[in-house]
Amino acid sequence: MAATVRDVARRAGVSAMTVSRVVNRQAGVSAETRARIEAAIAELNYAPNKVASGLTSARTELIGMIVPDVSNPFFGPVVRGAEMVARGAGYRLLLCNSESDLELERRYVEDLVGHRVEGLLIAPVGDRSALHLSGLVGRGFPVVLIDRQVAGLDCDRVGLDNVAAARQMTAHLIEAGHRRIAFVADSDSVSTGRERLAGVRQAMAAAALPFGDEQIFRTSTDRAGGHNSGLAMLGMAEPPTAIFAVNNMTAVGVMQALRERGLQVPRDMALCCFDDVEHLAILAPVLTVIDQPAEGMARAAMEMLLKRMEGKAGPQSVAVTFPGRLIVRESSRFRG
Amino acid sequence: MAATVRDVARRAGVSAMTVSRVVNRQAGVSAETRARIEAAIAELNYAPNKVASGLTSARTELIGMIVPDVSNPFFGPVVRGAEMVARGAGYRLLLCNSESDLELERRYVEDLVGHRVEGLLIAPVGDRSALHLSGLVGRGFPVVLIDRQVAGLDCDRVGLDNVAAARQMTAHLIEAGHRRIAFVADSDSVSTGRERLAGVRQAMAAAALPFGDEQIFRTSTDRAGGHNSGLAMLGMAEPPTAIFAVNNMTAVGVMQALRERGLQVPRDMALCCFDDVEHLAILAPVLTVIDQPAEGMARAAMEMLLKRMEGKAGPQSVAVTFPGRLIVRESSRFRG
DNA sequence: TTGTAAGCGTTATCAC
DNA sequence: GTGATAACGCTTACAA
Repeated sequence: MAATVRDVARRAGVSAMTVSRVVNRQAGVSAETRARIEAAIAELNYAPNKVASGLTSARTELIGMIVPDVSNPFFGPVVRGAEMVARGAGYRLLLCNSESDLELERRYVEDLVGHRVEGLLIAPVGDRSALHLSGLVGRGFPVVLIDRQVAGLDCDRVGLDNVAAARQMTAHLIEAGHRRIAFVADSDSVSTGRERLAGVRQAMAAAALPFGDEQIFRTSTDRAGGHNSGLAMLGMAEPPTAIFAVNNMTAVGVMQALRERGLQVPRDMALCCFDDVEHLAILAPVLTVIDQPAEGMARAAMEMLLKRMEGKAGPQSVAVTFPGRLIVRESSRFRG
Repeated sequence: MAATVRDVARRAGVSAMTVSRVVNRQAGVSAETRARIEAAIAELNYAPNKVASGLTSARTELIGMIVPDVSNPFFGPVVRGAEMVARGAGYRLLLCNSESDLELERRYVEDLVGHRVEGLLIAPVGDRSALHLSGLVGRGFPVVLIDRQVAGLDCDRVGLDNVAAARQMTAHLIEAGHRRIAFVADSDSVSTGRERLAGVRQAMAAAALPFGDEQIFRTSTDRAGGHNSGLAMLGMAEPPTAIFAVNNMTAVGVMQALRERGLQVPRDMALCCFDDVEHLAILAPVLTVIDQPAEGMARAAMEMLLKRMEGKAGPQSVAVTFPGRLIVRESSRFRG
C-alpha cells in the first residue's frame, strides 16, 4: 500500500537506516546520497509512519489535553492557545472533554497513557482527580494543571489569582453600595470555586459585612445551576441586591432566572461574574466581570509542559499565577 | 518499565497470544485461564500499548479533526459534538486549528495521515483545500466535510442549507421595510459564503430590489474583516439601512464599527447574521440571527465518518443538509 | 482452547 | 558515511 523506508531504500540503492537518517535530518549522510534518497522519497510519495517510529523511539509527538468542555467560552481559547504552542514544537493535541465527570476523566487519562502521549495538560474535574493523576505524577509523567489545581497533588500548574480577583470584585460591589451580596459558588472540591469564595469572604469581612451560608449557593457550575441558584435567591426573605457568579455559565443561568421573574439588570438586581466573553463584551457590554487571560494561561501551561517533557524542568513543581482583571460595566450598579 | 503482554503472559503461565485475546475480549479462552490472566493484569498494572497495537492491527483508534478555530463559538460546539460521538465508538480526536491557513491545513492533513488516523473530519479552509484532500478521498481514505464543502470534491458532507437560510433572512429584512441592504461576505472560494450570498441575491431579485457589487463587502471572516466592512459601509454615499453579516465574527466587527461611529442597533442601523451565540442569546437577546444546529451537524458528520470507516457506507458520497432557523429579535427592526 | 512464528515500519546500536 | 541486526509491543495466520 503506502511506501515504507525499505521501499525508498531499495529505490535509492541504500539501506533503510540511511533513509531514516535523511528523513530525520540527521547528519552523517553525504550530499549525493541524500539527494538520491530525497528523489526516491518524492517519486514514491513516501510519508513516514509515525506509529512505527513512535513504537521504536518512544516519541509519539502527541500531547493529551483534557478539559471539561471545549464549547465553554473559557475553555475554547484555552484549547486554542495550547494547540498553537504544541504545534510550534511539533506536537499534536489529543483532545478530550471530561464533561466534569470524574469517571470519564479517569478513563480518558488511562486511554491517553495507552496512546503513549508524551505529556498531559488538564483542567481537572476537581480534587478527586488526584485519584487518577497522582500515580502519573508520582512516576514522573509530565502533567500540568490548568485553571484548577488539585488539593494534595504536587504538580506543575497555571491558574488565576482567584482569591485576589474575587476579593476585588466584591470590594467593588461594596463600594458601589451593595450590602447584601449573594455568591453562586462551585462545589468546595474545585479549587477555583473554593478560592473565589475565600476572596468574597475576605472582602465582606474587611468591610465588616455579614456573609453567612445562606448567601452562598452551591450548585453545578453550568447554566442549570445558575438558574436554580437565581430562583432560590429571589425566593429569600431578604433577597440580595447583587449576585456574584463563579463563572460565565452560572451567570447566564442567573440571568435567565431574573428574566423569568421579570427583573432587569441592573435596575432590579446587580450581576457580575468571572470570565469576560468576547462577543458579549462587544455586542452588549453590560456585565461587570473578572477577565481571565485564558489563551495566555494556556500558552504558558503548554510551554511549562513542553519544558517538563524535555526534562528541562527541575524536580520541584512550578506554579504560575496570572492576575484577573476587573472590568466594571453597568451591571454592577447599585440602585438603593 | 511498563509491563507488556509478555510480562503478563509469563506471570499467568500462558502465551502472549492468550493474553492478547483476553485484553481484546475475544472468545475462545477458558474461564479459568481468563481469570488467571486478569489477575496477572491487575497485579502488574498492565495497560496495553496502543501504539504497538496500532502498528500491527492498523487500527489506531484515532480520528483527525481540523477546524479553522475551536474558540470560535460556532466551531466549539462542533468539536464537542464530534468528540462525544467519537468517544462513544472508542475513538479519540486529534484536534487541529487550521487558522484558515491553507498551507497550515495541508501540513496538518499530511501529519494526521502520518499519525495514521483512521478518518478525517474537516471544516476546510475553502475550495483550494481540494489540493490536499482530493488525493486522500481519491484513494478511499474516509473523509467527511462539515460546514463547508469543497468545489469539485466528491466527498461525504454535512452542512446547512445556506441558500434558503440567507434568502429567508433577507426576505425578513425586506418585509420589515428595508430596501438598501448590505452583505458582509466571505471570499467566493468558501462554499458557505458563496451560498449565503446566492440566497441574498435570490431574495433581493424576488423583491425586484437592486443588489449590486457595491452592496457586497468581501473580507476575511473575522472581527477585523467585519470591522473594515462596517466602516466602509458607513462611508457610502447612500449607506444601507440593514447589514447582514455572513457569520458571528464579522457581525461583532460590524458592531464595533457602528459603536465607534456612535451608531446604535437598531435605532440607526439594523444588523443580523448567521450563528446564534448561546450566551448572547440569553444575556442580551438583541440580534436577529440564523441559528445553526452546530452540535447536531457535528454528530451527524461524525456518525457518517464512522460509517465510512467501517466500510458500511457505499461507493456514493452522501450529503446531509440541515435547515437554519431564523430567530427574529429587535436588531432587524426598520426605522424608516 | 492454546501456542508458535513471523512481521507491522521504524530506529538504536554497533560494526565496517 | 553507510549498513546489518535486533529490537519496540503487539497481532495475524496458522498449527497443535
